[in-house]
Amino acid sequence: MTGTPRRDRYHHGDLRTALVDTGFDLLAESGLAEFSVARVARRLGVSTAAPYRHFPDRDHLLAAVATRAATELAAEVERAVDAAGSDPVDRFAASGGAYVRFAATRGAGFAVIFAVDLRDLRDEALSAAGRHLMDRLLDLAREAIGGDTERALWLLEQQVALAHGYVALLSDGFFARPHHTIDHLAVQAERAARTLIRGLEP
Amino acid sequence: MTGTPRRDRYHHGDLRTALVDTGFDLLAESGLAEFSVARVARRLGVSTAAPYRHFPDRDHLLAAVATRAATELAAEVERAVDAAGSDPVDRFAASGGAYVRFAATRGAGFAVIFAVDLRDLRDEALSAAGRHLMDRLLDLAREAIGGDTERALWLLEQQVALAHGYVALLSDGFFARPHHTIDHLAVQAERAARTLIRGLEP
DNA sequence: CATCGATGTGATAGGCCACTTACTTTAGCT
DNA sequence: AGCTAAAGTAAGTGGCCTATCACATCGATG
Repeated sequence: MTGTPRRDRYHHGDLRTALVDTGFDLLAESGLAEFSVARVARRLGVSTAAPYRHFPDRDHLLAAVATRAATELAAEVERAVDAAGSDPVDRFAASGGAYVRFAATRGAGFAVIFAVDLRDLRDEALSAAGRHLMDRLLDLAREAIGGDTERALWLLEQQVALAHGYVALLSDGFFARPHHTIDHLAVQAERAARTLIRGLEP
Repeated sequence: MTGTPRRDRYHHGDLRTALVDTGFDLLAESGLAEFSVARVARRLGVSTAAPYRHFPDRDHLLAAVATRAATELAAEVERAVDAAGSDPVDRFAASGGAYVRFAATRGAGFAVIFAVDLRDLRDEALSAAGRHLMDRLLDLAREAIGGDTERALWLLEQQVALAHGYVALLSDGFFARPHHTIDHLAVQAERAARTLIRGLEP
């Protein structure tokens, strides 16, 4: 995913972007507990002071990573929805599948989008990306059940909770059995979406 | 919850239990990131070395906390199921509500039950408590849908994922709107369980 | 009542981290 | 070509953590 330009020159060229990329990777691989500015720098072969030329502190770097994650997630949802055709239920189910797939593959790199620590930061780019994503998902939910915003909100909430739950369980090693591949989880999420819609009282 | 015996004597009396209690509280309040042996000790007004008389290292203390959490969770599920009467769907829904309620109130104190770091520990008490809990929940799911283990597993998985998701969202501050009280979440979980059962193909 | 083992203490070693400061390199503009 | 400012570095500071060690206290047992 992340290119490995590695240092042959004194200056990096685009360290800011590289920090966000590598931070995202690190988060996805090892979780928030293992995330540190120093580690990101070391992985890039750069001094631990270098990141502070581009971000005032750890949380601002994290916010940039989160914004990137939110944007990427929105793009993947859109791609899946497009591929799903025109049936609104199919489209909503696809968005759920994509959401879970992203969450499962990116782990903490996904969870950080909503991290409360970053909320205090009032980072405009991050909150805009988050709002945009949720608005789009809510539209899809509304179309899937025929316009009722109240129930669409409920449905979306279940879907989002489910996705976060899968990340949690996955990163906790709850799914030890090999048949719980990421594709399998995504399929289960789509199935859950359909089941919820079907089970909703008319 | 936790009694506050505080020190007036040199010896504590029952430090081991107090460490587990306080560790659990700390986890519930502040999450795993804020958890440290030193903090637990300080909160108890005891030296930072004292815990090591009772636990060889941090992870063993965490495992004890997790075991206590699993046992407590199982008890609360049982209580809720008993109170729900005899209809199997009501009973399963109640177990889901209790599960979510516990998860939402205890936060990381719940999540730690499944923490992967502790899995390497092969702590017999912890894994037994976890197994016992899941077996019971699976029974309830099976009864709710009439005996089909395959679908019961699926249902349980959704329920568990949902609960973990609610914790994640809650602790991430996703539910900023005040109507998302813990009771509300528990009710939503029960509703989700019923909706999933109703939506399951026959 | 004396002692011994369990339990608690203070001090300390060693690790990782966030972040700062003074200095160095180099790209890009004039 | 020469200058400046952006972007990098090495070397700290101070903080918090885990874990250990020698020593202090005290309850229980003989």
